[in-house]
Amino acid sequence: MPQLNGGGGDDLGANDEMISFKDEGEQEEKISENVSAERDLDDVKSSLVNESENNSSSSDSEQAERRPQPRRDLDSYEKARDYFSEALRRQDGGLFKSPPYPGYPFLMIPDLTNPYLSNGALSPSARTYLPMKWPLLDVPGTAALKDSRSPTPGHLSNKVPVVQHGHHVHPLTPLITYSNDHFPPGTPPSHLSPEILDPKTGIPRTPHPSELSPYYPLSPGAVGQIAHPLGWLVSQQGQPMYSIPPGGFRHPYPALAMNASMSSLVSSRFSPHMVHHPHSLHQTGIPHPAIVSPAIKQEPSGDHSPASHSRKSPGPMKKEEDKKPHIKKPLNAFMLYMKEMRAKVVAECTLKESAAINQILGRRWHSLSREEQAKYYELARKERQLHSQLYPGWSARDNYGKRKKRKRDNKPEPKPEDFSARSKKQCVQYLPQEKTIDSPASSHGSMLDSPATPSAALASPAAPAPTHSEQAQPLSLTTKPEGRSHHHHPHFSLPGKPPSSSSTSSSSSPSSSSSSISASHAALSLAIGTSSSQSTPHILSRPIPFTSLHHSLLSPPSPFHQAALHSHHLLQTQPLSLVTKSTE
DNA sequence: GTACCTTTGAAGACG
DNA sequence: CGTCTTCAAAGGTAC
Repeated sequence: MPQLNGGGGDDLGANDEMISFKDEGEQEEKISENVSAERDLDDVKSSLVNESENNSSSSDSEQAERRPQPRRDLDSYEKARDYFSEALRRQDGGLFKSPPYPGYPFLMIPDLTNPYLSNGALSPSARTYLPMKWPLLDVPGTAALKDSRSPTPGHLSNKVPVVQHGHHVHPLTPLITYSNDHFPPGTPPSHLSPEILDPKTGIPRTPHPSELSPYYPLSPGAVGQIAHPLGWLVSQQGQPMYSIPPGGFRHPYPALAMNASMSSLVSSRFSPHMVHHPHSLHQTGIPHPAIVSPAIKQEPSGDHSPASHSRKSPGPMKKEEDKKPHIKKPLNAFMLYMKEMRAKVVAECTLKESAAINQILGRRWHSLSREEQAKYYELARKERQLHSQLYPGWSARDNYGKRKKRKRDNKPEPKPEDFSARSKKQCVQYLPQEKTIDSPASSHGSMLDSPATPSAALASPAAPAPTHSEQAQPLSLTTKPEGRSHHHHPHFSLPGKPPSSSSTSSSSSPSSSSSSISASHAALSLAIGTSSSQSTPHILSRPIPFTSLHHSLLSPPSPFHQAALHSHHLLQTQPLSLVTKSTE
């Protein structure tokens, strides 16, 4: 993680970025030429579609655009999502505004799989769209506490109609359901407590987070699946971020010691049974929830990247596996963002290659406003927190060596041509549109902007200067020459968004989704009790006083801190407003 | 069938 | 303490 040390390295970071971007720059610049104004991807979408694969979507997309149908195809899903995003966007700004989200008619509900368990994946295809309203947001903080039975407006009662069909998860549900593989998609847990069933529909429903006790104390029985804030996001992907694995969820996490806030998180991610079942002890005797039986552990072959498992040897290693189930690392802010946005980008660009998509996502990430990024940082932070709670003994090191080493480090300078070239073909045209690029500033990284405090960011409404300087970035797919250099230089990784610049409403596309996230996030915050909403309203849209940041920071370790630091440095070193490729 | 590619961020490892 | 490495997701591509 980026260290606070940023001090010395700011410039370097900039350089680094600069370098890498240089390569891109050429292409990007070209692209930018074509497009001067920032457009929504959506707008461009149609063109894009036509361009490449012209999936059916071109026309469909438009039509479907605002009218998501409960279909299973990704497309429709996307549409629904967009729709949702739109709705959220309108309300954007206030995470806690608690406006009713009128319209997100259909949400896709992902399978419940434990994101952290490699095996957890269910069939990716198993997605469900359920009609529903945006749950968390409409609930005022206090309201949240109300029992489901409490009188709630009729419409509200259905707010979270969701779900608990075996594979259905509340949209808000867990971004991360730390579930195990035991939950057969089609099979609702027998022990699903009645309480969760929706009285009206009879369908198992997830207690609204708000319904959970103050922040959802993990009461056995009572705890249902609380929607994870990002849950809905994830769902889009088709891959359940946190869906219940095909085996059904049987591992409860009783042993977990959690505070109220944690419980809320946990609850959100775990299906009731999880919580309820007493015997969560692993074979090893470790009372760790994460423990997954070997069988369970096996990731469904297709579902996950082969790499992660490739390493495991089938036979002999069993014992080890038993002992050490593969617990995945918690997703960081960017990963969360990727999960959410990938589908969208794919749809827009028609690119299929993840590498290319990721490049775009990286760009977009940089273009996100602080607030937007803050949401993800905050979520990531919570995820980590939850993860640590769930898997107290887990260490990132445990996963070391599980994946094959990558060679890239050694690889000769990558030429922007290869992979990127291909990608470009498909996306280049529209890339510019995605984010119009004005300056490569983005290279500096989102971190700069990253909200000093997530909470702060959240709290702050659209913030005075949403800044979207980054928007202008070119989305070119070119690879960076130094590829992973940033890795080596943590401080470089702070892209630092120029704090400012342009402004705006958050970038078109990202914002939309992010807004939704924010909502979810807000919900999460509520659930957890984080004061994010309360946090200082005044968040720096731009210059972030370092000291201020500290005050505002919820938790010390948060990335925001770092971000703040970095930004601080950047501010001093560079002109924030117009960061172009970093110049020293 | 699997490693690679690509992104950012987090955390461990190492000097 | 600073730097470097590994892994997290994802899915087409290449071997």
